[in-house]
Amino acid sequence: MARPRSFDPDDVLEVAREVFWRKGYQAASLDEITAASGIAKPSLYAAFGDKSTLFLRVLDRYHDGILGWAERVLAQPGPAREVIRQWLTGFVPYCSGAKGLRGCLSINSATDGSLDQTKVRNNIERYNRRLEELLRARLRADRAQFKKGFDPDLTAHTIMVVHTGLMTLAHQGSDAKQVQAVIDQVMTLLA
Amino acid sequence: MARPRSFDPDDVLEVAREVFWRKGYQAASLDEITAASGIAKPSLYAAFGDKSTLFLRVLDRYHDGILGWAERVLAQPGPAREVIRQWLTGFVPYCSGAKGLRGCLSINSATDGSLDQTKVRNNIERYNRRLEELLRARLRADRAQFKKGFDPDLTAHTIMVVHTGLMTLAHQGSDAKQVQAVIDQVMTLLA
DNA sequence: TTCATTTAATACTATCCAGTACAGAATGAA
DNA sequence: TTCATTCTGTACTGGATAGTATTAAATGAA
Repeated sequence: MARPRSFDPDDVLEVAREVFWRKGYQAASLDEITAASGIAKPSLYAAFGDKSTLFLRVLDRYHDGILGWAERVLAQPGPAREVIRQWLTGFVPYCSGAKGLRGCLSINSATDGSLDQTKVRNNIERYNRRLEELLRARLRADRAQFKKGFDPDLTAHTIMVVHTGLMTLAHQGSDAKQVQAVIDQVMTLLA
Repeated sequence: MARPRSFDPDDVLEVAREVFWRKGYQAASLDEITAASGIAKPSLYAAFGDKSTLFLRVLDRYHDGILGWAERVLAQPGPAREVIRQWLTGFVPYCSGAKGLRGCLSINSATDGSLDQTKVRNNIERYNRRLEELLRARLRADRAQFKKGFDPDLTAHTIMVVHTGLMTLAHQGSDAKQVQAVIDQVMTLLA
């Protein structure tokens, strides 16, 4: 009963994610996003609202993707150390070499001073909390496998710190083997 | 023989650093910097050139400050582990609580996609290289104190990763005690 | 076919901001 | 005092860009 949409919103969100990721929130222009996605600005506004709302949608999708994958990997059977090593190792292609240069969309947004907006900050904080919670739960579950005095909560946080550091330093172009070596060294803390 | 400058360039660089740090390169407007420093735009341009040149000056000063302090701390006598722990601990006030919310100017700039400019990237890379080199040299010097198989180069890099992670996560407001606990746990790798 | 409704495309507005032209003020030298 | 020189302040220009008004097009229902 009305004119149908001529584009797939998911496609546009994917294009938008690439532009936001590459340029950052500020420097990403809506003109660039509309040009790359092939739709016109009024369509973009009708479908997603203004720039910051669009960005929140993109960021949500990004977070959901990573969290979903983390849940799957960390739910696998086996020693916590090996499962977590596998999870961290999965990031190596994304935090080394040419592909790593763009870093992590979430971290890039968190360090962007222009994004003081409460919604973005809350979004990122919740994402980090959830990720850390997954690690903590896995470490607690396997507590018996570790030395006396092992602190699963602290260790989960340390892993988050290392993960964040790796994704941040990726901007300057990291070597995959070195990244893997750091992961392996940190995994020795899980003993 | 000519009209003298009515402002101290160092004061202006300090004001500019605050604005760049708080807002990010893009979002920091020269109008804000001139307003906060009390000088007019033509004076700013005459003294420092355009926005990106000014930013490079600010970034250089920032890096020099941190490197100078790292050199002093790491040159102290004593076991490498304790000296490095002291160095990392020195960052705690800057990566926790309200003061930590702004993160690290260098990291914030590195994750800003709009700053693909070669000069900024080179600047940051050199800073990171120098910092890591200081750690590596100290660990190599104390090599004898560590277990067989200890890898000073890898460990220096791991410490850089942890340092970067802590300064990045500071944006979401970290607890000083937890930061200290992470540092202490990571220092157990130096054995 | 006709109409109500939603989408699409063009073109516009308003705003913000980096960078500058220009005129006036402050200094030391002659 | 006079002049050359450098700095300062106001006010401007040009360009980029977020967001929108308006008109045309596409659809299903009556």
